[in-house]
Amino acid sequence: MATRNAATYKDIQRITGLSLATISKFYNGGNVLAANRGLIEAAAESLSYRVNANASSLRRGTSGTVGVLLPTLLNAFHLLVIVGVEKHLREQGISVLVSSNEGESARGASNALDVLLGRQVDGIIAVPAASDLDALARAAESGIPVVTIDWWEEGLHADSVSLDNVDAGWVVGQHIVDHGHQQIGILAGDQSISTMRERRDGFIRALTHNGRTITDDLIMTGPLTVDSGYSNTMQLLASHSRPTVLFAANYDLTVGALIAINESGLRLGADISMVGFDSVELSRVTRPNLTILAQPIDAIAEVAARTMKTRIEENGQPSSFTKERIPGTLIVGASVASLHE
Amino acid sequence: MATRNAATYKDIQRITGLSLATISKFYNGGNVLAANRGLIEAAAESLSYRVNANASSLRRGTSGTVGVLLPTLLNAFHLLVIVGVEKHLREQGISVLVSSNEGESARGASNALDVLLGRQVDGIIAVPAASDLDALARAAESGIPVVTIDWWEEGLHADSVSLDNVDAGWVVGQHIVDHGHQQIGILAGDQSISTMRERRDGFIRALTHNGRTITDDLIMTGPLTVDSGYSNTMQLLASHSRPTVLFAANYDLTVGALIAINESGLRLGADISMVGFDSVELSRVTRPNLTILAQPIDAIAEVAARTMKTRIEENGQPSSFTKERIPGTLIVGASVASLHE
DNA sequence: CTGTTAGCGCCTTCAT
DNA sequence: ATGAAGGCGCTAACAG
Repeated sequence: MATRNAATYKDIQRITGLSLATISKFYNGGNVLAANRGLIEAAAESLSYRVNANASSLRRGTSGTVGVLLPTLLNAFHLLVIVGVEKHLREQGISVLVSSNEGESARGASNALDVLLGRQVDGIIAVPAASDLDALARAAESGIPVVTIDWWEEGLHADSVSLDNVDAGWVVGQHIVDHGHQQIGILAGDQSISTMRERRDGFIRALTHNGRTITDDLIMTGPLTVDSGYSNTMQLLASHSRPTVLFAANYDLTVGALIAINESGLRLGADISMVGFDSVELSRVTRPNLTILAQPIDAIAEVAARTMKTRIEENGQPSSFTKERIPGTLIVGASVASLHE
Repeated sequence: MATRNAATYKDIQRITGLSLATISKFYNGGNVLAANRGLIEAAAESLSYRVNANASSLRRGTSGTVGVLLPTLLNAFHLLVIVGVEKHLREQGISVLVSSNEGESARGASNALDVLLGRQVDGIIAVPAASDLDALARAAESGIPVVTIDWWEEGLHADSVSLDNVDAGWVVGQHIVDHGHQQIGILAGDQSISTMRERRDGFIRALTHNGRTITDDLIMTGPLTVDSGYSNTMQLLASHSRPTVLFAANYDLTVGALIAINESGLRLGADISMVGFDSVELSRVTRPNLTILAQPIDAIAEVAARTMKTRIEENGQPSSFTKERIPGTLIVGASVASLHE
């Protein structure tokens, strides 16, 4: 059997004798006689008919599609959020088109964002990627709703939803202080990203609030990669003022730190204490269990989806943008030794 | 500024004075005078024009879009493959629409697959999900190309690409035998999934080939979840004929097994040996490093993308389907004790 | 409640 | 090399 051409209203019309308008009304919630509804349903069933969303989009001028812009460097957290967003949007009848910039040649005429816009997405959900910022800003200013997940950028015409990073940093700092640590290090990551600045700020604020100080040589920065986390940790461990505990403020940094600790032959929660980020699974697999700050993945996804839906329905340039901050959860393992008594 | 309506050929026509046909040719590789090319480019630039992919799809009858069908239970491996597929397809000018069945009410008129088909995807890439099988089979038979990743189903009109599971099982079995183990257990997972049957078969074949036997009570089956891996492992550890080594044949089972081992206070690679699956990061984070069978994620993604592209271009019911099997890699840590001497 | 009509933006003959 | 015209499948007035 050759590739069968999809059925159209015309085919249903041929079978039922009804007009195209009536059939359209049937599919769009208009008033149609019960008898005719039955006819259409039967015809559609026999043809395995499905409304052509492209044609519908063209006519309506809106596609019922949202684009997700992925960064080059992504981790499991981002992917889970995307899946969550898709789930919540699908419940609203909105589909998700995914596009990343990975392997993009800078010269390539069409970047990921252009692809999405060309497909007439009704909105864009963007995950961190500094390189997309300019194009994203232009799109946002032209009136298409943009929601950023996990980051925000001053001046960008977009809503953002993410973990309450300042609070998360604070909670971790407090936890560490409560265990009596004095020499405290942090893998703070890339400080050009709002997310990482906020986590660091909350953390340091908790320390100073409790009378602790943290010297600059114990605040390690660098890219958000496993390698960077590894080398930062190695450096801290070899440091003259070696900390008794360290906080890895991102998933990749956490993995890197754990590897460094393992390779150094140090016992987690005994020779060196640590708090990690993001990976619930990791925290249960290490010995002893790693204490981590876990993100509310589904809540973030849900809020992002809802925000996007609202913006699409408003259909006008909003006067202000929201910054939703959702609290995280400290999952306490046994990787932070108590130095009391 | 209100939501600006996107520019169209008409706008370019107004500026350049050229006909719609010429403009279309410009965008579709036809012959256009250099002077006119310049005019169009300038106009497009000033309007930030982008071809409306929906209108184009409608007219052409092909959308340049591939749908990805996600299962309810997914893990990091699946997501990484999807991202890889997107990357390779984008290089071919094909976009990726994602749809999952998570949170789907069975009564819901439109399942994930219908959504994709309604959007006129040119093909479907499906990741395991027994529940979609019927609908998928119907779609495949109606002529739309289907490529399954990580699994295959007898009789389904689809190509498949995945790890060489039999070989993977064999390699792990051989590794274990080489270390002198006699009492060997396996978390074989859901045996209704081809993937898991193949891994088990290859594994057992390696054992018997080397004169080992494995009794049924050491072959644990169950759903592909962390919980199942955990309870299976607990059961094995409590067993009368407790194995000296176990093989977790999937990512989630691996995580579950590690947690069970940790909670039991056993030392990995000393009190109990183990080989896991999939997670390169996990393997580096455990103490000692976990020996795992790693999948060639990018190769799988690339082959899947290429296969899909080929099928779309063929545009006809193929007479036979391919089963691509890509070899994995055993990453050797120190979680398998040597029982020799 | 149903039908007629006129496009949405683009591509594709067919002329010129 | 360019232009004129028709239509992809659907929806939104507007009549009836």
